[in-house]
Amino acid sequence: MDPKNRIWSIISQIPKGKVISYGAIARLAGLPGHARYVGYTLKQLPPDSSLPWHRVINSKGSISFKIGSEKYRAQKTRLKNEGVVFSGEKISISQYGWIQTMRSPSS
DNA sequence: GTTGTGACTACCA
DNA sequence: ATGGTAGCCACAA
Repeated sequence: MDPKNRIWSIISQIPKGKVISYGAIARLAGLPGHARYVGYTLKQLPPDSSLPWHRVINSKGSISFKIGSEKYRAQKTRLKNEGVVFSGEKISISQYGWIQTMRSPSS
């Protein structure tokens, strides 16, 4: 199976109302270190795709688009529609289903 | 082959 | 906490 399909498959399995990071997807797809490839793959998605691409965010817990851009707002709106809670521009940690990639939350 | 770019991450000051 | 920097890797010109 193509890496692309694995990526799409994983994204399609993200539970509603949860989010995951690019790096985590890459790892789950068996492609550690290919976070950017995940982003590149999503970029090629047709706008009418049923894939929940909006549940994919970066390791900082925020949307990777430029703040205020059309895409940024579109993604944020979709997430909010699913009940994802935002703390400013970032997403609450409680929304992270499978994420294990983050820096130590300690301190 | 080389260069530039990006829906990324991890360090370090 | 925040910003800069350096790895990272696939892809397009």
